[in-house]
Amino acid sequence: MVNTEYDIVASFTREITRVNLAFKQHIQLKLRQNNIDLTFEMLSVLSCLWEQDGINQQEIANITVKDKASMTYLLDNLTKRELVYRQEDDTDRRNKKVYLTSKGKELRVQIQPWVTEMFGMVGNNLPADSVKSLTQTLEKIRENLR
Amino acid sequence: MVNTEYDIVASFTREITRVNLAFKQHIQLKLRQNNIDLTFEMLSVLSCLWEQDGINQQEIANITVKDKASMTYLLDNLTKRELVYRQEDDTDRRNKKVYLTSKGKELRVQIQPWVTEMFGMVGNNLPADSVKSLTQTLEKIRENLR
DNA sequence: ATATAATAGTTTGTACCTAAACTATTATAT
DNA sequence: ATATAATAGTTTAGGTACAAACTATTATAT
Repeated sequence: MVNTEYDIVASFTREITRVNLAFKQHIQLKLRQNNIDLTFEMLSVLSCLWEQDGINQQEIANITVKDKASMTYLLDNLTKRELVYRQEDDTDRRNKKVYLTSKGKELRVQIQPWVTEMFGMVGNNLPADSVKSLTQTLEKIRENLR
Repeated sequence: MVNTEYDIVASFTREITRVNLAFKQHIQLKLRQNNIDLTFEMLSVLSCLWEQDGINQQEIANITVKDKASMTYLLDNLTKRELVYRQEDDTDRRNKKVYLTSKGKELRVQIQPWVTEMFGMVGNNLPADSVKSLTQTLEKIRENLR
């Protein structure tokens, strides 16, 4: 069987997609099992705010690797669920800062352990630091693509 | 600055998403610049057929890491563009085999070089075999998540 | 000072994702 | 043989992605 560079990279792109999907499905299963009406994407915005409450929409978009149009939509959905609210920035009225409601803060207690658990599973049976070096290699690859 | 396991894995998940996005954007730019009315996802189905014409929808879904409902949608779109057609399998009428039209075959000449070029960029300035071992590590991580 | 550029966010249109319920067909068990 | 399970594909509904055009606001250049 021939194993050309083309095939190697093709498998690589597929495997990236699969790992991405695995994270998503793992979390969505937890959410479904606990009857929590949230998607993976909404959760990634919430996680972001659990770390830094009150940042603006563009900052959330950068951190969560989404574009600002999606952010408008996602925040509308989170607002409907009364988990966040927007507030215009007085010092720069282009910005809208996003804050967690008390309901949004409370969810952290229930959900973050699942994320922590999932993240903990990642490094099993792998050499120490291998996730870190993996990430660095991925960064280089992304550089190569520009 | 603290660098907990949580943070390390969080960066990892983000970097995966970014690399995925980089592939997508690279290709979509090429398509746009050449006025080709195709999305990244449609192209991944086409690529699959360029390798193996006449496989069924579920097989395409497995290879392209999509689910069968998306496949129905994508193939409808490709059929509208007259690039593929479906044909019921006589030996098992549950299956629909998918074939390239001549137009779908011709596109390969124009598009595949762009993919090959992009795939070639991936390994730049990286040790030989590092993409391969990267893929293997990703496979292990995916195993860990089940 | 004022034209121009840059930035944040929204809207729109097209496309994609995915769980769940569904139809049709084939495989398996007893 | 026949009930049951498994499989392939479609449909539906709610949600997401993203380019392009848009408004509002702030920054920059001359």
